[in-house]
Amino acid sequence: MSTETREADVPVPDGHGAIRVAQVEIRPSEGLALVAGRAVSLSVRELELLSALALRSGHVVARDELFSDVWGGPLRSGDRSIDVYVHKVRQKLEAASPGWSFIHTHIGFGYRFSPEPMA
Amino acid sequence: MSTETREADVPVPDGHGAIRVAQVEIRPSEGLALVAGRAVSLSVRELELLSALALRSGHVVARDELFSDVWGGPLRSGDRSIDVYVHKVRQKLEAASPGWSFIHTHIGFGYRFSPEPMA
DNA sequence: ACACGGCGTTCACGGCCGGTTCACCAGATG
DNA sequence: CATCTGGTGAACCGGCCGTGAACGCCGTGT
Repeated sequence: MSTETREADVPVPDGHGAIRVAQVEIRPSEGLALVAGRAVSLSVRELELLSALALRSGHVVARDELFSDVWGGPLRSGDRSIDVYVHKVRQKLEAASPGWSFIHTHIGFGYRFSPEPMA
Repeated sequence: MSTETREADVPVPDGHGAIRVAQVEIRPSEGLALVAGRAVSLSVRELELLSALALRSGHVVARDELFSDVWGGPLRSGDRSIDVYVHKVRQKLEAASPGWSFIHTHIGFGYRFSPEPMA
């Protein structure tokens, strides 16, 4: 079985429930993420958000889909929680791996996780 | 190219029951730990706690798991023994190696042992 | 027997963190 | 230009944890 790479990066389940994409490793069961070898401490929500995005690495995840994945309910209009948390996670990831961007905005659609060097 | 995970430090059993992680060496049989060459004397509980954490260096150990490892029973709600002992061990380790932090808190999860320079 | 000191536990107070919401701004849209 | 969507800093509150101190237990020395 050759896990060939047709997408730039594909999430890799490693048998311990961890998610690996490029230089990012996420261990949901431990509340821990590793970026470029550095431990990034994330809160529960932050980690759930990152996991939801990373599991669909390379694909755009709609805002309402993302919300129901992480918060477990329908997205009420006016709720900005997603924006705030995307911002928090971006900050921490980019702090751990300067010069790289991880979460990309697709206006009107949602967000896409994909580690890329900054423009 | 082996995509191995770069774990900062891995505990090393050395055949004498001692545990080594980076600049820390733990000798359970002697009730003694060496940090950056300095001897740190620890009580029985303190040493068991440190060992339990160091054996899983780099991984987050859940509070209840930690408690059952060291105290040998289920963690009763309201019991703060863990917090107190983490504090004691932190004090001693950081006193022996200023500018370094060893035990990291992951709120809602537990603690992670990993020698890192202070932020 | 008594005093002392180390150890483990428990208590109480306060600080800091995490989750939510609000307010304001910038860029995109039409 | 008028409007909408998302970026970002900050206030607010409740809960988790850090931390100093008191308490009781037990072994030791006098």
